[in-house]
Amino acid sequence: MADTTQMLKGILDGCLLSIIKDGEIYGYELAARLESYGFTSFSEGTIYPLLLRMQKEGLVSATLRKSTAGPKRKYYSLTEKGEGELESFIKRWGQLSATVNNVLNKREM
Amino acid sequence: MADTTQMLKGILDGCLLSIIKDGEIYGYELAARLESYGFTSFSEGTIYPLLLRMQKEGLVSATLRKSTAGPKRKYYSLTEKGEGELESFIKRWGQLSATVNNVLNKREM
DNA sequence: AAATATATCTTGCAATACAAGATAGTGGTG
DNA sequence: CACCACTATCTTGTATTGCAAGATATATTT
Repeated sequence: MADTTQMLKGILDGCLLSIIKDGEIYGYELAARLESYGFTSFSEGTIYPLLLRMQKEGLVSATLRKSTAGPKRKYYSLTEKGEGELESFIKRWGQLSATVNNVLNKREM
Repeated sequence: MADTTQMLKGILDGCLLSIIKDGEIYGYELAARLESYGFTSFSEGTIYPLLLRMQKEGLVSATLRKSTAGPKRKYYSLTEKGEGELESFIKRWGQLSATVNNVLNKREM
């Protein structure tokens, strides 16, 4: 215990989906965007495998484009399935966070 | 993805600590209490190993007491270290949930 | 005796965040 | 040209943790 890393499990993918929904974006830029929302920086070992996994699951689609500086960028966008998954995530997150707050504030149901 | 199980990682222990802080309680009862806050029921394979782990880390202490019906109950209470960890968890949770909501509602910082 | 409810523990599995390292292209500096 | 820095992605291996399944033990009820 005692670090944030375990708490990210299962919520990071939902956050990525939510950002990708705003428009095509590639991994490197995504990492920066996450920080702008308050996350402390992620390593590539976290983000790239997650994106590949989501692509394999058909939640996002990817197209390669030339970069002005560096190797090709892999732009991701949301599939229909991905939108559904995002909706589902938002519900699960709302439910979970409400429940945790119930526990912390001792509000029974 | 697509289930709640991964999202519980790293927050379940904080929830247990929060409930134990309210007063001595044993595992079996804890499971029921969690449900009263809105969690869907946990298996023993989830709760007991977690309690043992927290005991080993010195976050909770345990004493055995006779039960009116069944084998001895193992009552847990919070140690000083456990109280500190609970405080730390509450901060981490507050920060994380705020950040996730930032992402979902597209509020940059 | 047998079944039921209470109560805890153990073993093994699956999912996932992350560190560390490899690879590659582009531009600038000495 | 050689070297470095920045951009950009991928791969391998590790640690943590929730959970299913099964074992064990006691008390009450049928």
